[in-house]
Amino acid sequence: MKEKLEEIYRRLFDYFGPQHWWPAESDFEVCVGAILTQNTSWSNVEKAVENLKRAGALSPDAIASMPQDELEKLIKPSGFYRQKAKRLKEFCRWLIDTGGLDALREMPLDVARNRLLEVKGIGRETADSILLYALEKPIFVVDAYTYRILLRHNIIDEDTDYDTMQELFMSAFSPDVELFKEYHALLVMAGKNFCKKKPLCDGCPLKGV
DNA sequence: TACCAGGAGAAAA
DNA sequence: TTTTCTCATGGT
Repeated sequence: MKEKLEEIYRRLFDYFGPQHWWPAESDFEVCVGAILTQNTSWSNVEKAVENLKRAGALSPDAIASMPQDELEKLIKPSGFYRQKAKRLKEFCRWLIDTGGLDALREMPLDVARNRLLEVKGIGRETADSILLYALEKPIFVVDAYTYRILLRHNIIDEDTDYDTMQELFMSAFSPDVELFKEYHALLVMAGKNFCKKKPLCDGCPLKGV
């Protein structure tokens, strides 16, 4: 198992090169992007984030104090805009009460994770994305691409859940923030370019794994 | 036109 | 407890 996951990483890294994720200008922007990208293409998230920047609203205080209908208009391109506006406001209020990202960063990984998961609208993938990319904590982010790629290469069966997949990676590698960042980013690249629902296995760097 | 995208929570069974 | 439904814009 360990060898297989190492082989996949090596092949993806050789093919795509380093990704240097997450694409954002600040830790807080990572959090906003993580919520907005829920079941949504990244290009739509970029439009919403750009709207927030132009409005000078890319801060916890601005989002927490903004009328919800105004926030909805700004993030509309990212889809699910009514529930995402609620989730953003909920997260920002919570973040302010908690003492900001720096306070969260001081907490042990499992404590910070459980705190995040208590916030409505923050599920496992969103929490782990924030922990890894905004707080630099060594946790592996699993997503739909991870599932699809592992399934396609017969590493898991179709009813494997999030925690099991995460544990596969976490037990195969020693905790390494940079490795976990790159690996997840590379899996997304592989998923976008090759292992879609209609897979383009032609030319896929993972062919034969 | 139908399908899909870097999920999560509530409702139903 | 597990499965199903809902949320919604924009690109292909």
